[in-house]
Parts: sequence; C-alpha cells; structure tokens
Amino acid sequence: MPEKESLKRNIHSELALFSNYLKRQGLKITNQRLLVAEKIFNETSHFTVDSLADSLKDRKGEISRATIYRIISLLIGSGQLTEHNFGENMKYYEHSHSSEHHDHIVCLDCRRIDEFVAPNIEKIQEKVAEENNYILTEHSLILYGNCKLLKEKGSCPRKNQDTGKF
Amino acid sequence: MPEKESLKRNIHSELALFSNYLKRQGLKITNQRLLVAEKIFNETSHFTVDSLADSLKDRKGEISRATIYRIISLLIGSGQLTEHNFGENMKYYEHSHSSEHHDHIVCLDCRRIDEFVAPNIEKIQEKVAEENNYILTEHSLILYGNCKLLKEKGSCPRKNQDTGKF
DNA sequence: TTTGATGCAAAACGTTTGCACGGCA
DNA sequence: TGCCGTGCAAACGTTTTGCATCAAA
Repeated sequence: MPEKESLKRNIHSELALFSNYLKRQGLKITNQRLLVAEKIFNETSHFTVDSLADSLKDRKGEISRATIYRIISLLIGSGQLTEHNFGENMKYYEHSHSSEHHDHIVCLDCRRIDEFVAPNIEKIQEKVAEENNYILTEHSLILYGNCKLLKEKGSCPRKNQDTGKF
Repeated sequence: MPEKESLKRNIHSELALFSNYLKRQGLKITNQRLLVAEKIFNETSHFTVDSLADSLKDRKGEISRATIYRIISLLIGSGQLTEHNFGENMKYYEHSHSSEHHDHIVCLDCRRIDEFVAPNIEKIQEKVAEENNYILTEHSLILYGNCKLLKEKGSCPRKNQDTGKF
C-alpha cells in the first residue's frame, strides 16, 4: 500500500471527522483537542498516556494529563481510538485506522507488539458466540511469546532501555 | 461429568499440592494460607480480590487484603491460580483446574462470564505465532457481547447490582 | 456573554510494601 | 529460638474529579 502519502492525507480527514463529532455533540473545538488528536493520528503504533504526554511536552504550553485523559475518552467515543489491555497496569491505545481488524502478539522479552490478521479465527469466534447464545460485539485476542530472532541473539536490545514498564 | 463429588475430592488434593509447594519452597504452612487456598478452590467461577475478601469476612479473624494478595501470588506460583484481565481496572482470578484450557465470553449487559473451548482457534494461534517468528507461551482470548436470552427479557437482573465498571 | 474546557491539586482505585509484632517450625 | 508471615498503614502508579479560571461560540 502507498504509505506516507495516504497517511498524511488521512490525518486531515481524521481531524475533520473528529471536529464533526465534537460539533455534533455540542462540544467545543479547542487547541488542546486538535493538538492531542493530531498527535494521536500521527502515532504509527501503540502508545500509553505516559508516552503521549512525553511526546507532547515540546509543544508550546504543555497539555495536562487530565486533559489528555479527557480527550482520549472523546476519541474513543468518536470511534477513532481503541483501548487495549495487554495485561499491565496501564492501558495502551491505538489509532483505529479504517483498515482491516487485527489482533496482537506481544513479546515477553522486549514488549514489542506485532499485529496480525486471522480471518479464520474471526469466523470461529462468531460460531462460538452463536453456540453460547451471545451476540458478539467485540473481542480481544492477545498472544504472548518470545520473538525467535531475539532468542537467537540472546536478548533484545530494547529489553534494557526499559522504561520500567512494558 | 460427576460434579459435586469430584469437586470435594479435588479440593483436598489441591490443598495437598499447595502444601507441598510451600514446603518445597521452604515456606510455612499457616492458617491464613490454608483458609484462603481452600476458599479459592471452592470457588466455582471467576472472582476478584474484593469478592474473595468479602466471602472471607465471616471467618474467625478477618484476613487482611495484604495477606490475600500475597497468598494469591503464591497460588499463581504453584500453578493453581490463573489471572485474567477482562478489560476492567481490576484483575479476575480463576482456580486453574487441571481440565482442558478454555477461553472466555463476557456479557456486556450483566458481566456474566462463560467459558468455551475452541481447539481450532488454538491451532491457528500456533500457526500465527510461527508465521510471525514467535514462540508462543500463552494467550488471552476474550469475546464480548450480549446474552441472547437476556436480550429477549429486556435486561438482566444482575445488570442493576452494578459496580459501576465495564 | 454564556457555557463548556482546562489546569491544578487532591481524591480515588486497586495493588504493593515497610515495619513491628506474632506464630510456625 | 529463629525466622517467616501477618496486619496495619502508608506508599504506589494510573486514572478521575472538584473547583476556580479561561476561552470557544
């Protein structure tokens, strides 16, 4: 797929989407909201509130954590942000691109998070839900393991640049 | 399967297993450890530290939360307890019976948690891990939805004894 | 001008830990 | 007796909230 180009283009339409959402809800379009939303739409991977706050520090006039949390709620409400629980004490977030649904595989060595798509699993999930008399609305599938390549090298360089967290 | 009978029998062997584990580790066998372990082995479903603490209140001499947390760690260490993240801020636990591995389906109406077994999914997971160059060590699959039966009845009675979460 | 948004600090929440006391081995 | 386990309260890390101030509409 065409990478950089379509990414840039999407950020504008994502911001427009978000603005429309705010208007529709009778909410105000503020600098903070646009700034945080843009930052999030530019993220290429999974992030935490902590890492987001860090990456926003250089912006003129820091944005408070309280505000970041509140904006994250809004973006989840607008359907543009997805929340993940990777078994830690803090939440991870991911810009929900309109692309295909995916699940995650997490390396227990270095906390690297990879994505994969498994249409077969999705189908079976539907069947399972049906069998159990549930109407399926969402799911969370996380695989945990160790990257083979890292194993070969002994351990991962990222393992030691540890933030203390994942 | 034969229900009540085998359950009772298992609790004794589970307690023996736990005692042996403690001895092997050079740890002491205390009243609190036996009491909490027994309570957990008697649980038929998923529970939280909160619900566990509640159900232990009537025992002579309450057991402190700190101790409960510490005993839970031990039971996870002995392989007799499994920790789950169901997307809430608190952890759920489940006595890991030696029975077949299962995954969970959670009702967003009433927080009911059902279990299911899907060997096909397990197989695909192995394949996915292989394709991504991971050695799979564990996984978490949670389906979220609404029980059909509850839908038919309008809503679930349990829905209103809400804890405010989910 | 009006009302909602922000920043700050404090609270909330589940969980962990330091420490003095108590009980198993 | 020695040493580990316990209970208490305080600490912790993440997230939420009350409130006075600020800015979008």
